[in-house]
Amino acid sequence: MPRVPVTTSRREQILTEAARLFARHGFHGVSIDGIGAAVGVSGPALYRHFPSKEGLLAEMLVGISEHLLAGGQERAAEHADPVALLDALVAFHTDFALRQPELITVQDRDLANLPDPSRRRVRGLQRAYVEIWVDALQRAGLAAGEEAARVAAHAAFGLMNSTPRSAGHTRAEVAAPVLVAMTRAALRASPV
Amino acid sequence: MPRVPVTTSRREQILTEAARLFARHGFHGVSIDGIGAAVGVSGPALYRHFPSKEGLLAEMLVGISEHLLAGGQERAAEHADPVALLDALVAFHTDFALRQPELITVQDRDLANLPDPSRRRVRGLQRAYVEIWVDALQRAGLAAGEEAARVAAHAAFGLMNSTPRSAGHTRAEVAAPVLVAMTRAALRASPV
DNA sequence: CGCTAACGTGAATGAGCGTTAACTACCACC
DNA sequence: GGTGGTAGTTAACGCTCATTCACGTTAGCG
Repeated sequence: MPRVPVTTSRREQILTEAARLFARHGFHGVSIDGIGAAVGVSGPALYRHFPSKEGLLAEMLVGISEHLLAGGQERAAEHADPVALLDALVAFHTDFALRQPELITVQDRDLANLPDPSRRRVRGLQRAYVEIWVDALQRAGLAAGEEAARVAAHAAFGLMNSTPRSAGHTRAEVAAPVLVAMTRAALRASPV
Repeated sequence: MPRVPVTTSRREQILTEAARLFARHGFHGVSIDGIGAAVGVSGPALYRHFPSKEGLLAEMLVGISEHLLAGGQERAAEHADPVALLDALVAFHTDFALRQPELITVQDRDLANLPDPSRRRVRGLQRAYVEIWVDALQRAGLAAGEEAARVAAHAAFGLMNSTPRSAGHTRAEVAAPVLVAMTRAALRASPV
C-alpha cells in the first residue's frame, strides 16, 4: 500500500535543494552526493525518488514550464483586451521571477542538459507560453510583425528574469515596481 | 626565439571555438578533447597554449569584462550629459550582444566555474562597468535611489542580453532597433 | 649544419561521479 | 506476529575526463 507522507514530501525537499545547488553551480557542477547531503540523506538515496539525475532535472524544468504556461493561459482566459492581458502577464511573470530566482536561473541555463524527449517537452511548453505573449503583442498593435513581436517577448523575459543577477543585494519590494514599470514601458516602445 | 604566428593565432582560434562550445553545452559539458577536435588538433595540445581548462575560461571571461568596461569608460569620457551617455551605452552594449551572443551566454552562465582569483577579477571589472550605468542613471534623475538604479541597470542588461534566446531565428537588422528602443524606453520608466 | 624551441601526438594516470547491488530498519496492515 | 513495501545505508563497478609524460616533427637562426 502506498504510504502518503504527511510532512513536506521528500521529493519536494530534494527538488528545492537541487534547484538551489543547480542555480549556484550548474547541473554538472553538482554531484548526487552533494544533493543528498543538502537534504540530510546520503547519495544514492535519491534513486528512491527519481530515476536518474537527468530525470530529476527533467521534472524540475517541466514543472516550471507547466506552471508558467498555466498561469499564462489563465490570464489569457480572463482578459479579452490585449493591453490588459499584457499587464496581467507582466505582473504574473515578474512575481514568479522574484519569488523563484533559482528556478529561473536553472530554466534557461541547463535546458541543454536534458535528455532529448524531456527537452522537446519543455521546448514545446515554452513555445506555447511565448505564443501567448506574441499574440497579445500583435493584437495590441505593439509590434511591427511577428518577428519583432518574438524579439520583444524574449527581451521582456530577459528584463524580468534579471532578478537572479541583482537579487541578494536587493529587496523584492524595491525591485518589483521597478521591473514592472520598465517592462511595461519597454513593451510599449517596440514599434518606435 | 619566440616564433610569431602569421595566421590567426592558434590561441584566438581555440578561444573562439571554446566560446561556441561552452555557450551550447556549458563549461562542464565540453571536454578538452572536444575543444581540440573543433580546432583540428587533438586533446592535450591545448596545454601548449593554456595552463588548464579553467585558465582558458578565465582568459575568455576576463577578456569580455575588460572589453565591456573599456567601451563603457570610452563612452563616459566622450559624453558629459548623462542622457546622451546612456544612449551611447545602450548602442554599444546592444551591438556587442548582437555580435557576440556566445560570449554573452558564457559570461553570465559560467562565472561560477572560475577559480577564485580570476572570479574576483571578473567580478571587479563587472562591478566597475555596472557602476558607469548606475552613475549615469542617477545623474540623469532616472532612478529613485541607488538600489533602484542598480536593479534598472541589471534589468537593462537582461533585456539587451536576451539575444542568445531569440537569435538563430531572427535577423540582427530586425532585432537591433527593437532592442535599442525597448531599452531606452525601459530606462526612462524607472521612477514612475 | 645542427641546436633549440614551438607545437603536436598518443598512451598512462588518477580522481570524481552516476549508477547498481546487497543489505538493513521501520511502519502499516491482515 | 509475520509480511511486504518504503526509504535508507555502504561498498563496488565502470566510465569519463583533466592532466602529465615520453616522444616525434618542423622551422628558424647562429
